[in-house]
Amino acid sequence: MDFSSPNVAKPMHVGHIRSTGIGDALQRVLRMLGHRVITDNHLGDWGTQFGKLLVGWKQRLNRANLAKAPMTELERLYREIHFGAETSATDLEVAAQQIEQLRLSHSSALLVWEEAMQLSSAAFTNRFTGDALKMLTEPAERALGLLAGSGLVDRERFATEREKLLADLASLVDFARQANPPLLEQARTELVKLQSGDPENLSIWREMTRLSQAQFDTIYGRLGVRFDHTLGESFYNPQLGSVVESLLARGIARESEGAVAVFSDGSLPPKEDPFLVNRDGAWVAEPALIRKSDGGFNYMTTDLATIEYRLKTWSPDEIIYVVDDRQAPHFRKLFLTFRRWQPEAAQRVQLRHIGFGKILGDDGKPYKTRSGDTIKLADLLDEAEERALRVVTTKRPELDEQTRREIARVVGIGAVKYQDLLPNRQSDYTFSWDKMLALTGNTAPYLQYQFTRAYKVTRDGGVYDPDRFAKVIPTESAELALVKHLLNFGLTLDAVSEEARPNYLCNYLYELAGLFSRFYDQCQVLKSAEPVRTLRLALCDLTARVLKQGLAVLGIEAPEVM
RNA sequence: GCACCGGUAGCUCAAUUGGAUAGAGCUUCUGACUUCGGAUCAGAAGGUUGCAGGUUCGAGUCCUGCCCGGUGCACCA
Repeated sequence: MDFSSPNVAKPMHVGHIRSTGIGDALQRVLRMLGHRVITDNHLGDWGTQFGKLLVGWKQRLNRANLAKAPMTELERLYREIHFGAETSATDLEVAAQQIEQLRLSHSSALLVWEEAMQLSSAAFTNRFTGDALKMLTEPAERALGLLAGSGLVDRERFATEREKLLADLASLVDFARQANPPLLEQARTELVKLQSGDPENLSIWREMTRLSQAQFDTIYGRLGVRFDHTLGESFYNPQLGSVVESLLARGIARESEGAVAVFSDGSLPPKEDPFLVNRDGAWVAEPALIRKSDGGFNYMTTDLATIEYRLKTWSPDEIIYVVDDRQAPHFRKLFLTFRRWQPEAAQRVQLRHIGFGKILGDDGKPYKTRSGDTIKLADLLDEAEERALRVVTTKRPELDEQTRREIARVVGIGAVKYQDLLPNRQSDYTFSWDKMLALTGNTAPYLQYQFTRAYKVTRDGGVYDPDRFAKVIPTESAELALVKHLLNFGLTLDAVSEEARPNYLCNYLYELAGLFSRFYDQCQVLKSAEPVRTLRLALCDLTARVLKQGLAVLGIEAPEVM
């Protein structure tokens, strides 16, 4: 199973919970059903981005920031060089002029506000696009955030913020304008040096990887996710040349416009052929590139080498990729190419892409902060625990702080994971703190609470005799409904594994919790006479165990006390 | 333009893959507590499953054509 796969030198963000959570839940279900599972975190630790990162590291690195928040600093370096490299010379001139005008203009707190708004206005949108625009608007948005957060309009402070912001922007734009050779060229050079084994670049790359791994360890620790292997893209680097040679030798790939590419073999009708795309009524080639015209390799090549390695090393019956739905065309090409390349090996393995949709904010657009930043996973988990702590404190003020914090950790992390697993994975879903932490409805806290109730009864009720339990026939409708549902646990797990849909299990558990709650409400357990007492105690025990185990295979803990 | 994924109650989502009267939560209204921990339970209200055809004993689910939304369409992953 291949899932999570974050990029080195970037903070893990909210999007990673999908691949990580769904992948981890599926591998746990498969293991529980008796499959032998190998998990492999295919880190993005070797790609074009390192060219820009190396330029940034060598020329713009702030050691103090790196020590404080390494991922933030690495991200900043990448964004700065990316901005400088991808913005045209004329646009850089325009940016420099506009910044200079802003510096000369009179500033009041109100004007700072207006100027900040202008920075993100349509005027800029027309001139700059994508990351380049963000590069300029983010500091402005941050200034805005400070203004809003201060409560008062502190004129002094914002004049200072403004100066600093404009100075930073001007310095960056100047740096980009004066770069010689241009930044894009520098980045390419650094990348080629890295890929050909330059000792200095390799050592910087190792340092960036090391810093990233520390971040990954922390986050995976909090999420309770472990991998059997972490073989990143760099691991396959030595094989890439021979992969391309082999594909060329077998006539599967050929040279095209200086690159090496795999084209359609015509075995599929055009509509189903991922190597063809229709442009204005004509089917034209949409090849898979395995070597760029500059000699570099891309992720298709790495992915082919990865399949080959996995088959050789582990002989799996199946390789499952839990990756964003947008990459579906890539995986179709990858699987088809591999089948043509190594037909005998391909017959012994099923290759599956398990896709999923996006996480949206309540504005219906991809979930971001108010200022448009991507949300860092670490921050998200912090906030989940804080919010859960507030709820726990309201409900259980008598518990000591350490206990409340531990409950909040389990509830908060569980809520985030559960919300992500609950919707059909293919559709997008809307992120909502209020909904995921709600105490009623289909949420982790509700399931966890029902577990604590069932568990409490078994603790108070003591051991029961399974033989006696087996001889009592349930009579109450609430008992019968609960018994019948308990029996479906195994069928549900089968359905989850067959369709790779953890939400089936979520719905099963929610139904179980509801049926238990009805039963608990309508049927006295401990005060009932035997043999009914044993029957009901056993039902509580079974419910608690299924809830706990069900949550566990979703990667969610069940606290004994809430 | 072409392909893929969606469109289900006012809102957010289910529907174990072709089975019986399409289910939950939120919201609104009405009930149940000297409780086995009420972070609970019961009831009411809310639907032409985007539209139009078709296949079938039976369609939210499969087929065809439209409409709307999202995504993707060689040298980023």
